[in-house]
Amino acid sequence: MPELPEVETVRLGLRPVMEGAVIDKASVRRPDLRRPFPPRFARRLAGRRITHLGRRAKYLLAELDDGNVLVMHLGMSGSFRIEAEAKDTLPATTHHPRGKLAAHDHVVFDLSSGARVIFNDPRRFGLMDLIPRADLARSPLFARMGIEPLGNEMGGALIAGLFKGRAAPLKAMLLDQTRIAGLGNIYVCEALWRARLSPSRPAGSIATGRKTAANRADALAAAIRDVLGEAIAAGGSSLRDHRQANGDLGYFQHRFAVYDREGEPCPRHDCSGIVRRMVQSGRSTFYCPVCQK
DNA sequence: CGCATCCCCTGCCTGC
DNA sequence: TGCAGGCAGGGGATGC
Repeated sequence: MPELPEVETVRLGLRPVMEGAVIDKASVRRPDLRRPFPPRFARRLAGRRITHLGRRAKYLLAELDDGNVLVMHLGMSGSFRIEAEAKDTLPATTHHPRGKLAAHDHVVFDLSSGARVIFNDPRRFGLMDLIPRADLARSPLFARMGIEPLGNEMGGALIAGLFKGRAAPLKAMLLDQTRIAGLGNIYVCEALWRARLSPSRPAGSIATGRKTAANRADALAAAIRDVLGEAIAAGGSSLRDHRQANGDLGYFQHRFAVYDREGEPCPRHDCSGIVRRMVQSGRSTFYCPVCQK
């Protein structure tokens, strides 16, 4: 499912029921997701208060009152749903019947707020871990992670520096989480279209030349920032299974310019191109061969 | 080191 | 209707 906007949407939805709540009980229904749960995972969560629910790139970070951080990644197909207790005042807007667990419900948190939060992940590419807050930045998951694309340091100069001298296609560089962290296949395609840049162009080529180079890097930085911001405002993109935590669908998918639109006309007003699909690094790239150079 | 390929897993859609 | 094949929003391991 999720790239940064979907993870942020999930965070905003979970925050009201998770922040400040105590995990009365946690349970895991299988030994692993992409990798095993850490030792005594469920027991170590029981009784802990969640002091803050944050995000880094595509990771959700639930800070606990014992100094640990519950790290959660949704992988390709992970999702959370919230079920309110009958006594609770939360609206019954979830799309799944209250009370019974479904296939692929792997983790259940029963919270003092009265809510039950359930993690479902059919493909099991997600992961959960428990890491001391003081070690988080140095831990393997985060040590080499790139910059936040919505952070203050993001800009044309920074992208130009990150990509300078690189021969790999721009698309591949943008998916590389050790440079910019949080973009995935959809938003890379959309950002490249907005910046009028070809996915095949050598990444370093946006940082060479004279004034046009700065323009390209600036345009790309702005496109990334804009598309992510707009997608978050729209509640993310719902292709198959992404929903906001209240069960509502995101709706940014209606505003895709190129993603999954092979054969359709390029939506740019002054362009007569037809959206094409190609495969790069084993993944589909959608682009307009006419206006993306 | 940089880059490409393959793999993990399940579900859904297409075409035969 | 069934079945095979391809594809999917992520990321890590491997090999050249």
